[in-house]
Amino acid sequence: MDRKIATIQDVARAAGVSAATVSRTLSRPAVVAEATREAVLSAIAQTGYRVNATASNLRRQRTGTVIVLLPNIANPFFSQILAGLSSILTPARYGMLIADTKSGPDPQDRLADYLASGQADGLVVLDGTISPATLEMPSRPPAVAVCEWTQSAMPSVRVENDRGAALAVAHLAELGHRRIGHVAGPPANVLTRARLEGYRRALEMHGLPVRDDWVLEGDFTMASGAAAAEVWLAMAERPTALFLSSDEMAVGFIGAVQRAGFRVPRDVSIVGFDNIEIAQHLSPPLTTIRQPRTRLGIRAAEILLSMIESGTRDERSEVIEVELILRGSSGPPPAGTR
Amino acid sequence: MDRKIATIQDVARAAGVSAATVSRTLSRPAVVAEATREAVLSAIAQTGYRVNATASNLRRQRTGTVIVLLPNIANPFFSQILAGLSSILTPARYGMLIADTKSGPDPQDRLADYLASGQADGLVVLDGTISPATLEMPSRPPAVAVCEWTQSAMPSVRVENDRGAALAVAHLAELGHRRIGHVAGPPANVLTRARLEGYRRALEMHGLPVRDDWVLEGDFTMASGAAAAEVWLAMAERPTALFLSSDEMAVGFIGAVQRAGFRVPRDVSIVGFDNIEIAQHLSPPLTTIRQPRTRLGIRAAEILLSMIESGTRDERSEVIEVELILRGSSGPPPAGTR
DNA sequence: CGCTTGCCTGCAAACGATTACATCATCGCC
DNA sequence: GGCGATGATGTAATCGTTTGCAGGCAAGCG
Repeated sequence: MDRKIATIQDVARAAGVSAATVSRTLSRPAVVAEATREAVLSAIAQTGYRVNATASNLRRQRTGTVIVLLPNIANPFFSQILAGLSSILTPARYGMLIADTKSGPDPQDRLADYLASGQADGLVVLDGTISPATLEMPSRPPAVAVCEWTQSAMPSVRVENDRGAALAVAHLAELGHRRIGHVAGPPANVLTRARLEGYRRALEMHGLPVRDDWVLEGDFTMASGAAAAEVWLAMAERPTALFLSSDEMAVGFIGAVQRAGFRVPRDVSIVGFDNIEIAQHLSPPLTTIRQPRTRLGIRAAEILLSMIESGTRDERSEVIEVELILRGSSGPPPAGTR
Repeated sequence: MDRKIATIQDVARAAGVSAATVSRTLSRPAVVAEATREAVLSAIAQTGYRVNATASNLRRQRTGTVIVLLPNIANPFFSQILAGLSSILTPARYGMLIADTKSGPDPQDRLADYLASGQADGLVVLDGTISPATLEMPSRPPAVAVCEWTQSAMPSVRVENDRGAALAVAHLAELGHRRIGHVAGPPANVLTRARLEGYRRALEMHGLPVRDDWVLEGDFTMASGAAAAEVWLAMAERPTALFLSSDEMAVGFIGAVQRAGFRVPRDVSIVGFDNIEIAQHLSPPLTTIRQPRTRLGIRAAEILLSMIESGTRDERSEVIEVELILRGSSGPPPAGTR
């Protein structure tokens, strides 16, 4: 009988027990007698039975699915977090439903749909721009945010963005730079604000000039890094070093200034943020702030799972450490600029 | 009553009709009387009813979910395809269940689980190394592969890998190169074979030497590209140009030879494959073969959907065109090497 | 020997939707 | 006026599991 999938009834019949006993054998083996258990297990093996998750979920009022909200799947930054999430959720037999908040019609509505219809046991929010109101549904499942999130009381996992920025600035200051610029992320993003703040405070702490015209606006993409390079090239008084809020922007920036005939770090020092894989393969390799994205995903998944399984709303948030990775894109400032 | 989610029964009661009528109003509005329909719709709005997908799926013997098998979520190459898939599947109200075939215990078994328990209405295979046997389950749902796939009769969407390789070689040959090497992908991967074959045939067609020691083995990663560079650097008689089977490997290769003091394309010309975003931001920008990854995902999703909805096994495969993108990493060979 | 106590197991009722079939009213037509 | 056709709605079975409850049986105890 290869045609149809065996049901719990088929197994029960084969083992000469009731469906209830089969179910118990699977969920709480301890309560069924040894002999029965063996009979059931062999019947399962023989019939090739697999529990039908849909039926099980319906009965148990759960879904076995976690929704992951992100603004853009194609961004490698998020995919690393996804990998971390997956490494925890998959073994725990939870599926991940990826919801691209930017694609498709009416994403807000679709989201509400998912949440309200109990489509998911949990929610991971990677999109820093989702309106918190959307998430305040009466019957929202446990959720965890992977970014700072001030408005909502949702537990979160995040990195020390301000400290990362401070590390970058401190490193450049120690090298002797006194004119340190910054390329920020999109203004609406919470990460942007934290890193910008960290940058500003670190400059002050080192007694360095804080100049608004040395803070350029980007959007984390390579293209915006390249655009920032054009602005830098056109400046009358250029910073001798730049801290960029993402490695991707740093890649774009470095490529653009190199093509314009400048050398890194001889003419300008660069520090990125993220430590994406390519950072070490660039020439020069990129000095950056390591952000353990896989770990972010892992911790988020762990927190979410514990909330789901315990049924409690754990409000504990977690901050993950960052670290300066010293490579070749930062060096002493050009002579005569001190 | 914000506590619990309204069921179809609640709606029926509120509208003064039976549950069946509510269901019909939603699925086949034409068959219910105008007045009834309005009453039902207003009751739905009033109760905030959302159909419970789990129950619906159980009854209709479907899942509303498509499984996507991939070897590594964190790879930006795949995430672009995912974005394409998502842009079609999400509006069609199918969820994507991402299954990382490399993570977690016993991936093969987990996969079999998913398929056998009818967890999914469809399957997208992005992993070129999955054993076809695994996919030949008696009750496998419609599936589509996004790569060449010779063993199985599964429909597929793929790019002209051999032609891409030929384009790369032709370009280098036209520039005057006569010693053209190749860095291949992992041997088990079908893409590897197609590109390697295309490379070899193109060399022959141009009357150029085909030397096995000029074919290096990689695995598509930047690290393996850097490793290939070490091998190249140590060669007694070096190729003056290389075609690499992925842009990531090209990035690793270029970085490594640049750090060793070589210049691209002055000392060696490089052509990659994929046209990932970073290609244009490198210095020099990377000449490569464009592979429309988003479109691959879109077409795969469209084919899969049509198979699911029509219930037929559409065996049609589709080949998507590639294109040579001319940038700065390729140029004439060093003097005296012709 | 009778009664309590545990241990297993089966019965049957959910879970929430869909849909084949039955029912009933209405209408048109001869 | 009777009869079939048509259209709208309700009834109830069904999808495959899980689980509260109860029953049966054996052992232990007084």
